[in-house]
Amino acid sequence: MAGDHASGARRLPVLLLTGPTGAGKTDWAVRLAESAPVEIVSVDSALVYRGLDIGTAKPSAELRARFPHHLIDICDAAENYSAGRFVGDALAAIRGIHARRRVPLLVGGTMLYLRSLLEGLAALPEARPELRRELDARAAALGWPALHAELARLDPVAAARIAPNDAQRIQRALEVLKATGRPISEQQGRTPSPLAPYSVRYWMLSPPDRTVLHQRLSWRLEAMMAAGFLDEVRRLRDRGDLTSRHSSMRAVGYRQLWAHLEGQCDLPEAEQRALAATRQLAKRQLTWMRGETRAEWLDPAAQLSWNHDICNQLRALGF
RNA sequence: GGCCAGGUAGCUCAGUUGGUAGAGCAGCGGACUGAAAAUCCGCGUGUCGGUGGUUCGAUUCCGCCCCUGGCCA
Repeated sequence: MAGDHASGARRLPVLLLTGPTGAGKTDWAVRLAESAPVEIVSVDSALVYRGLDIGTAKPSAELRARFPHHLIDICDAAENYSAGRFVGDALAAIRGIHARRRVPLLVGGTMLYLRSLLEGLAALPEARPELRRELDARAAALGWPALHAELARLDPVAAARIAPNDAQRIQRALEVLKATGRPISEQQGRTPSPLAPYSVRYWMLSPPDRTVLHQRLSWRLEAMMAAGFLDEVRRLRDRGDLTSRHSSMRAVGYRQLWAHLEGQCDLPEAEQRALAATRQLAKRQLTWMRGETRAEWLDPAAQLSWNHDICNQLRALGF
């Protein structure tokens, strides 16, 4: 990062750390925060929701009191947070941290959010609940393949890259078409990187062996259950305004325990499904990461030397 | 001990009137532009309990053995 100059001024550093769920990102970030002037910015679509604590492995209040974390507990569980909001919120957090003469450390595994920050998002409208309701109703009657066929007439380019059963993307494409009168495929070109003004360092952390990760995920779920995960979900359900369709309640673990509370399966079954869903999440995150050329893989055994390197480099930059 | 029902993929099971087998889930690979911890696409990974027999050929038919349930003793 040293030596990066833009019109004579040194570009401010932004650090990114990602990895599959359960890889130990939070621990690495907090340890760095102990010895370097960094502030942590969460890149996580589930940590944004208040009341989702145990099942999201949210850093404790105590930890957050000692080390400032951003973009955690910023949203009610009945709201739907989004990639678009994330980009705006993350950039605001980054500017605030720099203004305090500190260094932003973005940590998390929501790869769409990270990519949106690195590559930018097209200027598309945000979700329109009334349009989505209308499309849901039509899909219930006709099936998504019929709506896909309709999309193929109106926006053949988008339809060609969306599968006939991919409800979410078909819905989004039709929503954007209705909202703007123009095909989504026309509006999704390359966008400038919101991080272009900064000097970015990007790392990925993962156990080298998938079975090691699976073992950790299994232990972690057991610990969550022992810590009262089921009661947490019951409390959220008892609010009365949340449903299994809210994105907060579709989060890994919450969805499966919710189904159990609805009587759809017994608790051991729900736990088993929750664990499988967690493994599948980690697998999808790793698929993103394998294709990422801008980041360096970290050696999980080299935490101390990474920590020292970053401290030294930041010191050299005057932090 | 006797009788009955089973033993097929990691799990739950289907199937082959004899030509070495297939679903769901799990797993693995991939896609991914305001729901992304979401949504979707692709891939069957196997001494068909063991052993002997009949047969050109047995996972399938027959004998014996082992294992798991259930019933009777």
